[in-house]
Amino acid sequence: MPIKLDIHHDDLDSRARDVLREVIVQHVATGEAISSRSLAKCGHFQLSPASLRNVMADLEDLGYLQHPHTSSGRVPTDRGYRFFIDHLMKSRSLSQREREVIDGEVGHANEIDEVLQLASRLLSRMSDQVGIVFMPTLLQFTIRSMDFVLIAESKIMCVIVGTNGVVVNKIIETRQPFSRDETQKISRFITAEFSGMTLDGIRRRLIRMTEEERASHDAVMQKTLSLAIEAVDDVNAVEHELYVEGAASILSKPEFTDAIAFRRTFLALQEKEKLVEILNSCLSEGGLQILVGSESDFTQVHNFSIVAKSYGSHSSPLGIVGLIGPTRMEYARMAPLVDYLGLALTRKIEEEQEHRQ
Amino acid sequence: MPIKLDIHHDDLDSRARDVLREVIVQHVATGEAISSRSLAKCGHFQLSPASLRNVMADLEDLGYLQHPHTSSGRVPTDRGYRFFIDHLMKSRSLSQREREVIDGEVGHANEIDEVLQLASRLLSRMSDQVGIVFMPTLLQFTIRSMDFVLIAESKIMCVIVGTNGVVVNKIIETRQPFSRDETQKISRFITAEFSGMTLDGIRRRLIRMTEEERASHDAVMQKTLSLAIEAVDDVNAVEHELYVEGAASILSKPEFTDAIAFRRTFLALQEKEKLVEILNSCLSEGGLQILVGSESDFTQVHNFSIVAKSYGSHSSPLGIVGLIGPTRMEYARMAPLVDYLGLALTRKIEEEQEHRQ
DNA sequence: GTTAGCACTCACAGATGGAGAGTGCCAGTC
DNA sequence: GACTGGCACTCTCCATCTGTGAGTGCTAAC
Repeated sequence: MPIKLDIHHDDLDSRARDVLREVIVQHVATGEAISSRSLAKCGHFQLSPASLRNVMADLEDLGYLQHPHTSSGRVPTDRGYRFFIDHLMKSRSLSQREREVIDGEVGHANEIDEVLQLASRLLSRMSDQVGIVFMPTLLQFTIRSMDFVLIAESKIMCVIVGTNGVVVNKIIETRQPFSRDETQKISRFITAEFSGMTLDGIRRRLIRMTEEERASHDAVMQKTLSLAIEAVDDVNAVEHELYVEGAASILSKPEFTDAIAFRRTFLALQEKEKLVEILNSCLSEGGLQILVGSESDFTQVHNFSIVAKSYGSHSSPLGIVGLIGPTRMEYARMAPLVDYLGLALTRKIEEEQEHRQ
Repeated sequence: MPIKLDIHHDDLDSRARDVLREVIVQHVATGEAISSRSLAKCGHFQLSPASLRNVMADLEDLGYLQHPHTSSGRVPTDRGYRFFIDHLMKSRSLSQREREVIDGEVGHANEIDEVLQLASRLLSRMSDQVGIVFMPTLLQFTIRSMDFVLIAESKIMCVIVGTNGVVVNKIIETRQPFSRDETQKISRFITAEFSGMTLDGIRRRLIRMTEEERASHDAVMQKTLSLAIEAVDDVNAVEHELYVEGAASILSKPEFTDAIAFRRTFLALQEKEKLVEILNSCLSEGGLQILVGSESDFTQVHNFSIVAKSYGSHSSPLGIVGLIGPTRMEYARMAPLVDYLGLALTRKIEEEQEHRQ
């Protein structure tokens, strides 16, 4: 029996589509395999179970459904979900209430870290899935100011404010001692000199200046430059920020009552590098993306989907917001949720930016 | 059959003690209920299983052991563990290697947040339990400096350095706009004026000064004072910091392969208020403390123990470091581990302090 | 094209039954 | 009097069996 895997979706007539949609909707709602009989009973079809069985058998041949075992109902495959998401899903847009909650929470926070952490929590709570928010490294980041605060004689906190409102701070250990007067002067000088440039650009320019300065024996300037270089390097060394919240929520999903499955999933979520890799690849795509099951090679765990959206300006997105949950999730609700949260974050960041001009 | 529950531990003769100790040691090692036969086989006793059964039956009457069911070996009760910890345990001190690891990691970190987070991770890793580090609010905290960094016109980051090396920073939204020159001047003024005082004291003095100043119409001074008050209030509003790391490690404990038990435990760990409450009560005690099972009323989950120790100066401890794991844990190893980590943190903080003088 | 009917398959839940591990107790030994 | 061997008893655990219910696939009739 040759299975036609290269079949185009046009081959699905409207009845087959309706059946596929209904199977997915029911399966998402109940978690059970769907039988011909329960389809017939739902009322959408004026057909007997037997006829529906035929349609379902066709859908199975096409790879959209599958049989856990001979005498069991059908369950969607990843391919089935994919088709559903691309062609059948009717996104249920957010309620006024939900929007207000998101706007309120996002508007409320201050520092960028806070916003991101809050967003991931919010997402996890509203979706009852695992919420993730990701912000990659900061090399392309243009700065508005760079201040140095004396913590101890040779320990200085560097506070960098980006033109996009991001605030990063990092404590650095210096070789030479500094006084409060010095750090304040350096703050003014560096901010005046480098504001508007990217960290990358600043770094290059600093190195050039250091070389030029070497001859001059201007001790103050040399001290200033070496401090600034240290600061930029240290900030760059800060890895991406990744917030993963609500791992506990997958506990309540029936597919993970099995302790071993759960354990594996949980550990996979800990393994942040992989996650970062996947999210990074989403970053370049832009827009709302849904990765179903095995489409993302999320380690070891194949029955997971990722719904993700980039936030920040269109041209250069700042990061990714999204959620991870079992393949069997309510995409129609998750998609608009993630989408809206992405927009809210973008808006928040733009506001900050204007506020600063 | 009257059960004597008010029996003093002196009533345990040396043989009974040996048996109790061996039961606990074996049970901790294997997780199984311990039979008379396996005790006899271990070689510590020149007794037959039958005799050991008699001893064990006595220990059961006294409430130190219990029977899961008629035909099963014995398992220690909380009371049994308590007795073990207080009178029988031979702490196994840390190896040179372990000390080095702790000293290295703790010495390496910079900011206090970093140190604490790191400590909780380290603890979790070394103990294979859940590591917790807790730092309560900062009211009694004497400061060394207080700096203000301009983030945007009416948004300022306040960086407070404590005499104990703790660095806290907080972004505040101000009513009036500030310039970088202003914030730098204010930093110098406030630091000069208030260094060495507690946040609480600073707050009171600021309020007094504001009242005195009201008449003078000194706009600059009024602006300065109101900014400082806002900063102090905001920093105070920062809740306790609580780091909980390694929740995944309880996954590997055999007592939690059961999904429901695991779920309950996991959720209990999320419930941070309760944890904070327990830790706060440990704080006042000082020294190394072990709470066995139901001794701490850790929500819903009774088969958990907490090993905790305060760190920071003797007179006014800064916080609590500790671990949470199943009652059936290797107390003899956990106790010195937590103890040493507490010492290391204390030492680190004292170093910082000296470094600043 | 649709449907009713029937044989077939498979998972699931409950019942059964034997093996193994332990205990408690009693009677005998040193 | 303390210790031990022996034995009956209990309880868990595991594997096996069986019946039931849900579901399918196929075929023949409408």
